[in-house]
Amino acid sequence: MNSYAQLDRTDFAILEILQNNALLPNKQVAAEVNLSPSACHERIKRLKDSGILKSSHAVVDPKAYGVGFEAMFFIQLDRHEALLVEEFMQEVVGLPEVKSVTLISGVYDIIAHLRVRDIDHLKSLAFEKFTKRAYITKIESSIVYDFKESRVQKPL
Amino acid sequence: MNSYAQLDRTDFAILEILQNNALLPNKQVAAEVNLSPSACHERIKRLKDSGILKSSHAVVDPKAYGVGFEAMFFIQLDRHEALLVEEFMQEVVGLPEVKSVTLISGVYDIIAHLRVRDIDHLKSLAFEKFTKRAYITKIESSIVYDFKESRVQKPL
DNA sequence: ATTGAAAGGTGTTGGCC
DNA sequence: GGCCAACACCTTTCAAT
Repeated sequence: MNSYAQLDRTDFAILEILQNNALLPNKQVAAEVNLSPSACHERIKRLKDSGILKSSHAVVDPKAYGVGFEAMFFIQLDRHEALLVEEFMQEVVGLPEVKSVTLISGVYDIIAHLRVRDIDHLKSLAFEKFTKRAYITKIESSIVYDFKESRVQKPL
Repeated sequence: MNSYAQLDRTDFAILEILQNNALLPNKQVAAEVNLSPSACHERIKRLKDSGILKSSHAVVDPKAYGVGFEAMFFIQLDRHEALLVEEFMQEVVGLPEVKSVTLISGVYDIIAHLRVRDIDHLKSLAFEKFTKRAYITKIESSIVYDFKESRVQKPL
């Protein structure tokens, strides 16, 4: 199943194309990697079946949802129980304002990347939905001025 | 063009479906929102033309690229010239190891989310590709233990 | 594993409601 | 705006190599 080592250049080329544009017709993908449509289709199917190609998602302009700006919470916990942390992260990532949650080593334990309407919204998020939890010691907030994301992975 | 206010429930339903699965056939999307395939097709076209529906991307398992773990760099700059910062971010997000770069307010100026093979890889990234720059004062590194991302936006 | 063709399904357009 | 129907295109499968 997970034969990552056996990927050749054509596989990586296909992966790169689909990361850039998941909607590109198989026929065109095949043309770009110099393969017949059916051979390309076979490869894509294998990549999906082996779990390497996980899923495809459309990207929507946050403004359509009334997002005014993005922010980050740097959160410190007073306990590091695995179960508690896992539960907290799952709950938080389910909030409509949360774009991502990251559990890290260091001074801060968790970074939450947020999308909010305005400052009042950010304030109520911090004080009503986050700080209320007993095991959260401290939250520092930062405004996100710019965020650039690479949706295409390249060989390291 | 950018008539965000005019989106109705059906539009939001379509957006949610496509954020969850960009590859769902138009026919099935139409069925889920109780529309004929052509009417649904029209709406999706409008959403694309107005820039609300931006693009679609396949997600690939990082392990396929030999990624061992993820890390974060918290970077402090000694100057905050707009041009310098913009240039740095663009350059950095082009590196194969960089998943995202965030420019924020606060103690740290930039957070870089990284994917690396191993510790040696992380070390060489820090000391050879990042610290070498004159305007970078300090880098703190954190290991990412867990990262949860919401790829579907919901109404705030 | 790739090819080429055949069959079935889907996207897309235009006319009508 | 939405629906229906027709056409064109694409996906998907299979035998053969």
